[in-house]
Amino acid sequence: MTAKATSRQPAPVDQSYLLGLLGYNCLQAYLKIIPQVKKQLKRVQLRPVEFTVLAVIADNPDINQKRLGETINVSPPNLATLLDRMQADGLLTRQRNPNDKRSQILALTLPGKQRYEKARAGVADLDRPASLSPDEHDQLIHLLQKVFL
Amino acid sequence: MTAKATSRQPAPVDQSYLLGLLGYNCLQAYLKIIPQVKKQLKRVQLRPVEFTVLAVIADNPDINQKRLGETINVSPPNLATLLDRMQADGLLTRQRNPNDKRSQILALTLPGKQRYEKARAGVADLDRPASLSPDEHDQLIHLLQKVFL
DNA sequence: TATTGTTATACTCTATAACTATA
DNA sequence: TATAGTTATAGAGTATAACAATA
Repeated sequence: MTAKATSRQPAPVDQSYLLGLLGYNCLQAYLKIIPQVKKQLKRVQLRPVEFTVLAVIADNPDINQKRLGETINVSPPNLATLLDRMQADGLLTRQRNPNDKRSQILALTLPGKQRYEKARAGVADLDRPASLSPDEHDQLIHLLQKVFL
Repeated sequence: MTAKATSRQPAPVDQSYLLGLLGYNCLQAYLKIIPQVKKQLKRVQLRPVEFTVLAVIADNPDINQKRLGETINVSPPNLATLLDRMQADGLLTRQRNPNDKRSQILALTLPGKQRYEKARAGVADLDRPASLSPDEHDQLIHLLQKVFL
């Protein structure tokens, strides 16, 4: 269901070397999946990284910026400006930890929670490629997590 | 071998929802792998996308820009400037196809081939996480390719 | 002194529109 | 009219250094 329908397919591109590299495969799979996710999230005015932030705060009330940033791989400077924007957008609050006034405690506002729930509904089962059986999907995720967890 | 050695681990961050999303897993695995690859490639003055370009041209002599860009997921405008740079760097040549003067035929120069071989040596078996057995590594790549091929 | 977070800034990467030349 | 590639440009993402406040 790709180039098959066109008149005459040229010799396929030889990617044999690259296809043996795990990093290349991870990136290409990600690039295949992400456009649809982006499109759905755009409907609720969220970018992927913002959705990720909402998800982590939703499941980890009162998490601080350091742990959030480490978890989702966003550096402190970039996280600061990202959270500035999301806070201005009314999605979350930041308050200093009384026990350690250096750290900021993050929490979702009601609109933040609502936007997150709406986003989740749109994303649900969206990144399940039809080419994978449920078992393969689970197995793939399991193996990926052995890489980065 | 992560936070285990530190004095006292805080409750781990709950990522249960995100960890069920295939796209998130692909990205995090990629982010885990890519820094070492980047570091190795930097030694031969290449960025990942440049290494990818060299690899595709090396295995597909006389490929044109359209097919290269489709294969590695780089848009025509971005590919044009990327190839400008690589050509100026002496890594490859572009010549118009006599049979269709719109398209550019790409080829590696000798320095391009040499740089590519050097890069390959540095990258070899670099993106094989110790946490995966050889079988798991192969299985993971197989499943990823079911997603994007 | 070390840690948390911020500001400023530069650099890279990606996306879009308008264009040239060839077909 | 359609296609291959280019140019220009804007936007998003990422990286680095210097800083303030707190511990």
